[in-house]
Amino acid sequence: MSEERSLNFIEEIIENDLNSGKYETLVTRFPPEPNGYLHIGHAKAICLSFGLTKKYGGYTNLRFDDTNPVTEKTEYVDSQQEDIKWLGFEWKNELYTSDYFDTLYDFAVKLIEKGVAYVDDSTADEIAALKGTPTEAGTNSPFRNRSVQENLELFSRMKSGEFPDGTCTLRAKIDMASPNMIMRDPIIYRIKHAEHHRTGNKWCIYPMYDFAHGQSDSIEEITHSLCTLEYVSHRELYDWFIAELGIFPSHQYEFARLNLTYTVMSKRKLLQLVNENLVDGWNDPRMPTISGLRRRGYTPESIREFCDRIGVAKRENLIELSLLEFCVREHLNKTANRVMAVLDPIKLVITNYPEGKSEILIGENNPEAEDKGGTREIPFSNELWIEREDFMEEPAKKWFRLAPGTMVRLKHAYIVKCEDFKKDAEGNVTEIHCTYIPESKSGEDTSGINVKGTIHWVSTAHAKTAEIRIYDRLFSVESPDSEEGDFKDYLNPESMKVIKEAYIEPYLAEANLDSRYQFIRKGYYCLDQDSTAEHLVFNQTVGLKDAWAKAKK
RNA sequence: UGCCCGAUAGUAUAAAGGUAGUACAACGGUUUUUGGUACCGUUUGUCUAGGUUCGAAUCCUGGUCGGGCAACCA
Repeated sequence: MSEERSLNFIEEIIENDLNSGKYETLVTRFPPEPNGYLHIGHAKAICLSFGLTKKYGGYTNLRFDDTNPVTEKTEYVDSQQEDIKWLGFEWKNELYTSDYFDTLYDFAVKLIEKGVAYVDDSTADEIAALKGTPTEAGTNSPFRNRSVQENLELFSRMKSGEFPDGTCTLRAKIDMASPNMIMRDPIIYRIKHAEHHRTGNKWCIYPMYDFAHGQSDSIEEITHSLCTLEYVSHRELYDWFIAELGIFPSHQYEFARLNLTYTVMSKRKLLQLVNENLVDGWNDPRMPTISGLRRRGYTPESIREFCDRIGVAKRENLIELSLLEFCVREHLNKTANRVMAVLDPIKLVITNYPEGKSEILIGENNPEAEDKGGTREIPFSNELWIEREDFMEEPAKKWFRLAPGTMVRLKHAYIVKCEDFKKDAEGNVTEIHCTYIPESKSGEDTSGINVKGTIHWVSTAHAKTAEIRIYDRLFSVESPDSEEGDFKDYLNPESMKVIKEAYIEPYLAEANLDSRYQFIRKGYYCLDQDSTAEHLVFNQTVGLKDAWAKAKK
């Protein structure tokens, strides 16, 4: 824990603020809008804001930024809470921007009284037209100089529902010529006769993001308000409202959002994939959502480790998926029990092992765990399933596995020698015949034989069947966002492969949704939610590194 | 064309004017009853041109490139 690690720029700011006595207690917040499921990009923000108060003391609030009733749903509130908890973080207070609607309304009245806010009857198009462009100043609205009294009255009537949607807005009176477009008399309240997921029909006017976020931070006395780079230009407004209102000076700091290769991260695009049934919902194991990663078999530890390793900076980035995969392999390698499963079976018959006989072998569950993960019983007999790819009629160079005349170790069992094999009319190998060496039993081997290859197997008489789903990257290009045309054109058609009937060792019958396994020589797997007692379904979280497959190329 | 960010190996991220380091990736090797893991090693980098300085990735100036900003979204 105490290893020397350099601080990121936000930690530097915080240490300075804490050391200088500017703040005694660090307070951060995570402020999602409940309009979708959380994804790995949110995980970065969560790990940052919650991680900081874990490191420096203080606390983090969870605040649902629910100022737009037409996009927000309780379903999303629930899923977002579940995902944050699953990631391993606890918030101090569960809050909603909608909790502050009364206060925010009073803030707006205060600005009107100060003469720095006015009701504008212009249409959306008119407001846009008068906004100017980045290179040309905007023009003042004809309603900009209404009296305080008139504004007060109009704003009150907006609140009481006298006007239909879109007829007028409340705007801050700042500077229509500001080089920062955000400062050109931003709209701070709009009329929306819509039911809110929490306040119901109490309100028909709702504050805009800019008029809600900073003030909410201030109300909660958030010391360091962290958000992504696209809000940089909003900071000037954030500070302006706090100054005009004379409220607690929260400060906003921006960092670069996470981009990951071979996927998309925007909620809008993820929603499209869901709505167009291009994936199996928000928690499809190929989705970069927290719930998707969870279903895929990722662990909270591995995601936190990933967020730790990618760092925090202000530079745009595109992180390689291989780092995420490394993190989950690293964690699962230490924690997942090893088991045997044959995904593409071919029969192996041991001709000198008595037919009908079976014995129970003892297998170590995890050589990487401190206690070796305990042991389990594995039934063995004269007929086994092995992986089709573990036999080659004409062996390649440096082939360690089965071929006519070669010997391999059956994991946890005996050394066998390939004596013969059978083919069908099409020339496909259908059966492999071996003899075993009785004195080579795992753990009590006195044969003196050393073999290079060890393969996994399952006894045909004892095997259970399972469906296995193997996933690959969702998109076939590194950055679907920056390709020409529609991002959906770049979906990887082979992102999911289903093996209807694989053979697994009987031990796996006790798998539950929380267990993670390493299928020896294959990868890491977990039970899918679609699984039933009669029909087991496993998801591949990530494959093992495969130096042999690489060497073949 | 305005304003605001940013630029360090393939990808990220450090070095607070003083040895350009770490991780992932790639490549090679050792160990191995997983062609896994572990361990060892190799390749590859300061956008550019000036300036300040004994000394610049770092400070200054110009340029180049990338990103953001003109929703009654957040």
